[in-house]
Amino acid sequence: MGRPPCCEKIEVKKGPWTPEEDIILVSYIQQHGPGNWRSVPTNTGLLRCSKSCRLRWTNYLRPGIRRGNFTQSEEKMIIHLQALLGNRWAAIASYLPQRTDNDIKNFWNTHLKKKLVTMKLRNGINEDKTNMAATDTASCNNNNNRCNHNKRTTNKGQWEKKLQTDINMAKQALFQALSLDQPSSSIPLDPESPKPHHHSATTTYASNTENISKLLQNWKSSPSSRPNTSSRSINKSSSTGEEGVFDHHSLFSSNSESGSVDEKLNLMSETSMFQGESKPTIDLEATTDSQGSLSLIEKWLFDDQGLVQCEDNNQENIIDVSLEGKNNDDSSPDLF
DNA sequence: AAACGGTCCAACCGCGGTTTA
DNA sequence: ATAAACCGCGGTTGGACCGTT
Repeated sequence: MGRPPCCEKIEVKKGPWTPEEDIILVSYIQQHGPGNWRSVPTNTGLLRCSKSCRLRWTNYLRPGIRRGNFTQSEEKMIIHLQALLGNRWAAIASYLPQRTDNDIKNFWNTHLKKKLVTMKLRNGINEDKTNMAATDTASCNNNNNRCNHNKRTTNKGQWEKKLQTDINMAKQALFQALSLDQPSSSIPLDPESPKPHHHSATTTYASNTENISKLLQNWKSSPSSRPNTSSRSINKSSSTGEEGVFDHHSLFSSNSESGSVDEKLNLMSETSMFQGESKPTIDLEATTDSQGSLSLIEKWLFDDQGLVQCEDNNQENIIDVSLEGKNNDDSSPDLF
């Protein structure tokens, strides 16, 4: 019974990929398109398991990936999406098509989590000075029933209002981040742009994408490079939605000199947000129609923009929402 | 200059859902 | 119907790099 193994489970290589392996993998995918990963090791002779090949492709070799240097708007977006979706990195990544779920996850774990905690602490201290009780109640309200340290009875209407306000603020801020119309949202697409991160200077191969991206420069001109649309990985919404990525790559290819960054980004936004392939893999997805219309989450995020106006872009407020959402997400953000 | 600790991230691991023989 | 492989996801880790002492 069951499937036969795709290949003999001979010794599989682990650890960092070499340039040679990358080239083999890239050229194979150039010919056959991504997907059908089980056949990759056998057909290429790579001593890697299919999983490793897929990971290498989706997290590193795939065209259109931007690495490091998260912009303010991206940061905001991640914060809000994390608050809304929890640690569903793949779903979050689908809204940031240039970023991999792994990258976002790492960024969250190494930067944003700490940042939010410190800001929350700072915020908490300030609030304590002014109105400790109010803070307590508010944070408790957002945590809904999970607040067990405070037995004070809270007015249900009050916390519902607060919750609704917070949700709407998050929606508003997310919309702003997604619309990318803020001056600060201009993303330095130029790979030569300043990269304060120390790893930019690293000599380790794994951090050097230039050599691989050169290999991929002519990617979009190769008709055979189109992914197999009959593959189930295409039909099924995927965090790494390969098909969408190629479009993004064409937008950001080194040949694409025309058009402003913002134009490109808006295009990116449109293609990623409204292509069926790039929808987040959330449960309610099954409830969306098949016409390519907005998923419920997107409707939820973007509808009723006028309902609650975010008074300003006060980051403290935003972070407040996020952190409180974070407190909830251990038990999954069951907003849906 | 060396030791140490912190940071970062690529890659691995394990799990759950899906597919297929 | 069943079992095993496949696939994708989130959590975790190992090692390289960096800053401080």
